[in-house]
Amino acid sequence: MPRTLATPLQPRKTPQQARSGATVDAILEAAIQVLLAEGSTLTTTRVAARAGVSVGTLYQYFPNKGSLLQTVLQHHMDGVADAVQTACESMHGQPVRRMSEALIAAFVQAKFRHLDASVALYRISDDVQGKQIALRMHTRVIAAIAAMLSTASDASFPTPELVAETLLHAMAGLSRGVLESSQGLAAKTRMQTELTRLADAYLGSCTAAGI
Amino acid sequence: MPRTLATPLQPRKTPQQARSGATVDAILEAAIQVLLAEGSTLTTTRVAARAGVSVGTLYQYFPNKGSLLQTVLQHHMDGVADAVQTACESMHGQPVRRMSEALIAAFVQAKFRHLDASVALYRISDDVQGKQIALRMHTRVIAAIAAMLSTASDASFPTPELVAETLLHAMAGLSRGVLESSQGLAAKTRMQTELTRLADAYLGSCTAAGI
DNA sequence: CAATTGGATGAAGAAAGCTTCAGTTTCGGA
DNA sequence: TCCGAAACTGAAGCTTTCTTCATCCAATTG
Repeated sequence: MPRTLATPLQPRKTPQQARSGATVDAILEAAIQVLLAEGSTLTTTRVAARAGVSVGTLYQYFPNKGSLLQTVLQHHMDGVADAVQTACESMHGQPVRRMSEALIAAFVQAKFRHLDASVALYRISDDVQGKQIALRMHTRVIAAIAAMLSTASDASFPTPELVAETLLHAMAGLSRGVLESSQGLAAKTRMQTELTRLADAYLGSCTAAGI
Repeated sequence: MPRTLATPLQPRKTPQQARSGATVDAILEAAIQVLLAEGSTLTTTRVAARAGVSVGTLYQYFPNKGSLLQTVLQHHMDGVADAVQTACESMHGQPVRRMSEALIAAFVQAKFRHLDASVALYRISDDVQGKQIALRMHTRVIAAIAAMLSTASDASFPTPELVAETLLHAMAGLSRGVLESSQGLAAKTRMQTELTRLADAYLGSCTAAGI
């Protein structure tokens, strides 16, 4: 059994009856919980047990451990990307300040929803596939942010993608920082305040410099 | 053998003769190279082979795999912290703009020195110890940045730790972003430019707001 | 109410990696 | 040169975990 997680595959079997759909959901949910509880030491057996099914069932829907983890990662990423995209779209045409505020709120909230799980996921997904999934998500989020910035009522950004990318990574860095220092809610709030200041200052500077 | 890496221990044996010191160095160097080449799938046997010694020798100096990885991580962190600290100390009493420029240059250079290895290390160190090592380094770097900021000739920061923490995590986020997108040198340069803009804008805003 | 298909089980097989230790080699001082 | 200590070797043991498959249970259909 290679330690390198195998190439990803579609679920081995597509759910046909209602109960199997529920089973797949239970497995994915269980995977997150085990990840939260045990970090990257999770085993397929333990995930199955937590889901209330047997290992065999797990392997009926996921050809291997890697595929399971990739699916979980993908779901998480989709959640964050959806939240950010929605927030961005709702802010088209607004002034920059309101944009940054909404963007940060959406991002932080989405990230902190399953933050510890997300970190464990990042750590696990060190095969190429995990990187690709993260990258696709980044691309999507950057596009959403850039599109929003382009419609700002009180500023214009010649290179909105560059600005969006910088913002995204700054948000990600600060979020991760708070998580890894594993401090409390106060740290999160303080971070969000500083992040807002940071974003406003940066966007203002970009406008002034014509970036 | 538990998949959870054991609690860290000092090297099992302290080098007494010259050759064993060289052996330890070779093992640590080999660990980095294997990490670069294979990511977290590294095995103790492969590390030993690359170092040109046998596994038994490795286990004479590191009680287990986790201890080896922790040592490597610690060395990397020390390198980054040293670089940043030196840069900060050399900028005491300077204007803020020069400070941020020097800080960013030092950080980016140190991080990119063994960047891919550092990412692999982050991923591996998911036991508590790894978090602690990273945290100690963060604390040290934040203190150095805060101390520097306090001496700025053209601004004053009532809460320099908060500002330093924000800066550090922003730098870390942007650096990581560039790495994970695995683009070329151009991306790194662009990032550094934007990071400088970001830092200057943020520090200016902090000064204005009295943060 | 069969029959057929989908779904679930879990013990056993197989593979991989960490770690040990009994034996060998090298070093450094007397 | 000789001897004790330090350093090194690497095959084998042990544990862990992934994955399979023969078998059983449940549901849907005609």
